[in-house]
Amino acid sequence: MLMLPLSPRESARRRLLDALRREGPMARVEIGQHLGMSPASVSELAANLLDEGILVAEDSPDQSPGLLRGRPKTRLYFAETLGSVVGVWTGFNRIELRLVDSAGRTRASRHVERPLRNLEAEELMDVLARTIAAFAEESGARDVKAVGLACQGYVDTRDGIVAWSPVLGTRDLPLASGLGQRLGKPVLMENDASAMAFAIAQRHAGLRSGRTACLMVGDGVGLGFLIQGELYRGARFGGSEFGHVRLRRSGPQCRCGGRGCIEAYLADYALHRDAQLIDHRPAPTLLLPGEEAMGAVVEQARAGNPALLNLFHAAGEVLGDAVGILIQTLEPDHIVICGPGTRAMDLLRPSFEAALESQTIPELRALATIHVMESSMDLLTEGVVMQALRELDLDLARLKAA
Amino acid sequence: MLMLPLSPRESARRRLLDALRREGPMARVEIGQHLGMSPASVSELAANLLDEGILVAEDSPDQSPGLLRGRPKTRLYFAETLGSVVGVWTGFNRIELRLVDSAGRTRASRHVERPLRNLEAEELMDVLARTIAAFAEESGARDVKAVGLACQGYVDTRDGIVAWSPVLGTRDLPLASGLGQRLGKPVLMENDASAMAFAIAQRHAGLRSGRTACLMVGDGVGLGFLIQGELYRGARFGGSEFGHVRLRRSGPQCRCGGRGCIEAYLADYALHRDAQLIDHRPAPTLLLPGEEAMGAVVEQARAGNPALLNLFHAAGEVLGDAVGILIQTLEPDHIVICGPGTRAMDLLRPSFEAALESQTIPELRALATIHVMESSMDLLTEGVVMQALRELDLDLARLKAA
DNA sequence: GGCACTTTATTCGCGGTTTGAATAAATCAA
DNA sequence: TTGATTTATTCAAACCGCGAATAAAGTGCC
Repeated sequence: MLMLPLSPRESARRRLLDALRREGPMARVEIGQHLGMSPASVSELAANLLDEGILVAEDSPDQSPGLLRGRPKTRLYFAETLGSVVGVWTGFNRIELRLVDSAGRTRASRHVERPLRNLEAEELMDVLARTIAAFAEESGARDVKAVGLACQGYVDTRDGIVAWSPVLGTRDLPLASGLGQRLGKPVLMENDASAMAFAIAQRHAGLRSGRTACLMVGDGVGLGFLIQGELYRGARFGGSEFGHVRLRRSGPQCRCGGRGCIEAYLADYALHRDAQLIDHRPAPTLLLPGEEAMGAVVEQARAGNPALLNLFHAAGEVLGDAVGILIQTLEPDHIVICGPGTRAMDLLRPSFEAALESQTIPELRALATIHVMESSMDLLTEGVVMQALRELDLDLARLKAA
Repeated sequence: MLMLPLSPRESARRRLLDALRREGPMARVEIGQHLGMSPASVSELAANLLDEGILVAEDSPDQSPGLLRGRPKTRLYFAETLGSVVGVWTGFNRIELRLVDSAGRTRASRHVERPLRNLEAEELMDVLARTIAAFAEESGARDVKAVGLACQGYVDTRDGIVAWSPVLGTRDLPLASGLGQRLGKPVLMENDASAMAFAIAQRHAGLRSGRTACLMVGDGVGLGFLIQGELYRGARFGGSEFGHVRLRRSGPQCRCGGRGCIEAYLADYALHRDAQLIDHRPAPTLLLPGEEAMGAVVEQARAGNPALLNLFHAAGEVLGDAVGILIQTLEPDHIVICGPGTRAMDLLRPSFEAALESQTIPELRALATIHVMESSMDLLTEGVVMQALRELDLDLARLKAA
């Protein structure tokens, strides 16, 4: 992914197209009010986008039920002919797929159960490429322009390299170029928590101003950090795998090889593993438990099983510590706790709040509003697809310019 | 402190003045090369600044010893008539003061030994105001335009309020307005670690690109975070008191009231206190040990005292964990460890490196280069004074515009 | 001194961008 | 048909940075 700084024009253009994807077709006035731009500027930008065939103007004006005085609005929408983008998330034993058109509307989505762990690099990329191609085929996608891929781990978004991922066996895998060659299309990569953060912020206007830290708890624990609605990019990777911050020196085993990582308490695999151990069952491998298995653990705990309650108590404490660290380091305006892990928020909350209180002063804690969202995992593909669409927009603009 | 976004012009102007303060008088060509601006733009900007009386052009051209072909450069420098700024740092029992002219050159500096802890809010502000006024007086400052004040703790830079500081007895102290009234001048506030980070980045060009996390270890442990050379601003406070991140649930007592904070291992007061306890001396209060006392502790450890070595070992481990958290959360390009605490870096290093290695994967660790700098505390006043000067520049520009 | 040469600084005009104000367009209501 | 009303476009002005041409200010050599 190219990462040049955007010219003023490009950034205005991006804001316009973002708004149109989020809100659906809008008239020029509405866009202007929405973005705080003068009608003249919107008109100018829109004229370009219409010229380029990216947008189309409504021919039959809107018949909205309000009062109908004045010249009617002509709404602008995305051209249908611009092709589509596939968004992919590679989980542990599951691949999520989504096909969207250039307007950002989902045309098809599905998931495939397929364990990816322990595959050789080449085989992995073959499987992924075949799965993506088959999905596009069966969804009747005419013209797939790009693929966006979100995955856990340390993802170098610029070069499309996965430095390490719990899902993959190998290190430093050039996944974007490997898939790109196989599919004949550009592949853009993103850390999965970053993709989730972006998708959530697209849906909640309030999270697009100031600083938003999005903590995704599920298969693992990831962090996506947004400043003014844009993903914070570190030196090389996007959202770091915050889950591998070690909070307890001699805590439980983590799948990264370390001990006492945030993940090793909070992630599904960790909770499930420790629950099994309580029942004196053989410790399972690190493969991910399904939603049913996790639901069963949560239900037993809610029923009052004291050993399980302890487990969630410890996990809540770790979550509180983690949020405390985020608050003290980033001072965000918003903290979003999301992902499947929120299913047990009721069990986590008491120790979560106690831990958070005990490590931050009230003034600091009051800074950030904490949102708990049961965001489903298919938001992930939405986030990465949105990012891919924006890159395509930019490419188109630069193509025209040259 | 007003925090409006800068117009393109204002930002160019700021870059020019920054460069001139850092590098001293420069000719227009040199400024252009330095900042990557066209000669035309520099000429235009310079003309404005000369008009406004902020800069002055050299009348007798430079006689540098190189080859003297071509039209000689006329260097630009700051007008002497623009007044000065006082920078202040309030430590535990020490006040650092610095008087600089508008060119950023230090005209006078001194420090006053004066315990500030346990003073009532009004008395504290009286003492500070008197100290500052006396310093300005005795330094022969003609025209002090503003005061920049750095202090430990949670400092709201926008409103000039100290939410909490280990130095102060009270909470939510409106220090900027209180001092401002007493002195009749605007007072700008900054967290001390932020001020240090800014000062260090002004001196090291490499730290001004990308992301730089500056960890200051001394009286306490603070964090200043820079993105492209500009201080990262959180929701309300500048650099957070990162030292109060709790790393060990049942660790030693911290002066914030908690336990196991980073500070409670690494700060001078903590190391000194624990060293005293080893010698079975009564546990001292939390007042800060002087440099001699700390030097003695370090010397004893270097001489091989095993209990003291353990102390530094534990502190190094905490430092490693802290840097690990920074790397995994912010993914900075540079990490600077600075402040008086670096005096014992040789003792900290083995456990520091081991802890860092054990909690980050190599790819991630390789991202950030770690610099250890024995930055003296009087850089603090330099940092806050620089920030104050920039605000004054901006005010002047906006005054002219209106 | 005068002329060539070299380097620095300024000026000028252009292209790109945003905006307020004026204008045009499209519709409804009476 | 006319007027009212709202939407969209056009136009002139301002701004910003820049390349190119030009002016300025010296040195060095004859």
